[in-house]
Formats: sequence, structure tokens, C-alpha cells
Amino acid sequence: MKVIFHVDFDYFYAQIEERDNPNLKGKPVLVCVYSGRSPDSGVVATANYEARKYGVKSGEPIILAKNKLKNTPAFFLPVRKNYYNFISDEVMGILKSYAGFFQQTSIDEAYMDVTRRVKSDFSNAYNYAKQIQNEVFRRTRLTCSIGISINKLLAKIASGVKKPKGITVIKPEEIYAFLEPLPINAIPGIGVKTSMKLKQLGYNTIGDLRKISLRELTEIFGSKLGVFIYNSARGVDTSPVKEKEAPGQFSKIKTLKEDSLNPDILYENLKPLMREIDDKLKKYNFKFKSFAVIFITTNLKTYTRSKTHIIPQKSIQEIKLEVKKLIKDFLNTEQSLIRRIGLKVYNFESDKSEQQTTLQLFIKKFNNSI
DNA sequence: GTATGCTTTCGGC
DNA sequence: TTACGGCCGAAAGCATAC
Repeated sequence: MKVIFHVDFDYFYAQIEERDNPNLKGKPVLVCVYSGRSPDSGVVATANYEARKYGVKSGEPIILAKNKLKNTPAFFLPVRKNYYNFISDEVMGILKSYAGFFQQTSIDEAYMDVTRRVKSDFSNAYNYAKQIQNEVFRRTRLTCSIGISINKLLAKIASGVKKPKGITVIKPEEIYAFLEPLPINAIPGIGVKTSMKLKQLGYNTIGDLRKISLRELTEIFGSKLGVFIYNSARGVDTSPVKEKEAPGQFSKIKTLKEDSLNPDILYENLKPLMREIDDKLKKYNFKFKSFAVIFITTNLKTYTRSKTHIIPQKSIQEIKLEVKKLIKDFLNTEQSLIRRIGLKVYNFESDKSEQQTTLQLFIKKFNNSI
């Protein structure tokens, strides 16, 4: 039986800001993404618990959060993403040293397979989690919550139960009782769309979900999603904890000073983003085969238009005329005003060439050895 | 009809 | 009453080949 941890840092961005500035302690702290369009245009990325008491949520407009906190002293801070990434590397490095297998899934979340380290024992696991929390706090002054169970699905659900600084264990014999009362969308991967569909059929909890046969589920949702729902309702998840692969895409997106339909203005706004993506490509030494222009309209609807090359491209500079053309073509078909524009590159140089490199390395080694 | 691979949209953080 | 980022990976949607 495996023992899997899911580690989730508590209100990560805001917690880092609190740690670095003791004046913030005990007061609402909101880390915000300012778009630069007007002084308060933008959204809240993360808020600490003091702010959440006032109903502030991630993703809501800054101006709305200001309203909720108008009679309270509160701190609205601009997001410092590069700095948080640096801290993330630090805490992830610590966690990794405690895991047999390690999988970082976001800036502040990770799975750990600790089966061997705790000898498959859940009371060992609890103590081990405590030890990890203490060591992370000793070295970084940051707190996290940990979910413990036999697979990633259950560990992830568990980590959200007790926060902050929580440890929640779901032992094998507790799985059904634990899942029974939870709403269906507590299963990661089941969102509004799927849970609404199930609600309309009269199913509200994971307990209800277990009454549906596999056959029925696959008829409604198709084989892939159907099997996924059937297994999840029973706490079954066989996906392994595995090291994160190289990134599959880079993107940059920017809110315009004002909405526009002018292809020249849109392109001018893309230029700095193109440079930043180029820098990143160079840093990683990646080439891309596909690129896409992202358009977000006044009503916040997202569109993308893309193009794929057979030959991997080294730099955006090589395809800037095609970027221009994608913008023109898009404006010819869609004429709602553009609020935000972005660019992404993906389809990085195929595994084939990587295999070639390892093959070449092997040949070198082989030649050296004879 | 179904498997596959590509493009676009969705949704979490 | 409205207000509204920037990134990523995954799902959904679509086209094509058989």
C-alpha cells in the first residue's frame, strides 16, 4: 500500500508578504495583479485569512475587494511573481529531499510518494508530515497543509480539509465514509459542467455517485470521463507520483491601456511580450513548432488563433510577419473590441531530437570506451 | 464508427 | 448593479484517415 502526501502552502503569495513585513500580521493582506489600465483595475490573486473573513476571494476585481474592506485597514500589494517563484524553488527543494518520488504541480503544491520512508505505516506518516512542516517552517518561516492517503486523488482532497497548518489523514478503511458526504465537485477534475449534469440527474454527493453503474456513466460521459468518475467516486486513482516534465508552453499576455481593434496597436503591444518569450526560449534552449495569438475581448471572451511549422523555430523574430497576419485575419472575422492580447509558443522540439541527443551521447560514450 | 492528432476553449491557481 | 490577470495543463471540439 502506497503512502502519498499532497502539500499545499497556505495562501502562498500573501503569506510570503506577511513573513517579509511584520507590520502586515493580523491585518487583511491582498496580493493583487494590477493591469495598469486605471489605478484599481485588476484582480486579487491571493488574500490572507483576515481578508477572507470579509468575503474577499481570489480572482475578484480589486475594486470589489476594496468595497468589502472600505471600513477596515487593509494592505493591497502588487504581486511579485519572480520573487514567489524563487521562494517556491526553495521550499520545493526542501520537500523533495523528504520524498522518494516528487511531483510539483503548481507554484505552491506538490505530491510526495513517501511509502518507503514511512514503511507504509500511517501513524509514521502523520509524524513524518509533522516533521516536514516543522523543518519547512524552521528554514523558511512558511506554513503548509498536508493531506495523507493511499493515492494522489485522496491526498489532494485531504490537504484541503484542515487549513492552515493542517494535517489530514484518510486511512484505507476510512475512504468510503470520508468521500460519502462530499459534493461531487470535490473531486479534482470534475468542475461545474460535469457536476451540473449530475445534479440534474439527481446526484449531489460522492455517495450518490457510487450508485451509478460504470455502464451508465460511460453512456453519459464517454469512456474516458465515465471511467474516471466511476473510479474517483470510490477513491481509486492509480496515477503515479512522477517528476514534472519540461514545460510544454510559454505564454505572455497583457491588458491594453484601452480596448482596440487596430491591428497596428495590437501588434505594438505584442512586441515587448515577444521579446520576453524570446529570452525565455533562449534561456531554456527550446525551439517551438507552434505559436498562437490570444485575444480577449471587452466581454472577457477568449479566442486563440494559431499556426504550426514543420521546422522548429528558434525565435519569434523569425515569425513576426505571421503574427501580424494572424492578428489581421482575426480582426477580419471577429470585430468585438480587444481588451487583452497575448502570445504563446508550444510544441517544443520533438522528443525525437532529444532521443537523438541521448543516442549521440551514447555513441560518444561507446566510442570513448573502446 | 472510431482512433488519432491537432486547434481552441476551459478551468485551477 | 458592475467592476476583471496572467499563466499553465487538461478537456473539448474538430478534422482526417482508416
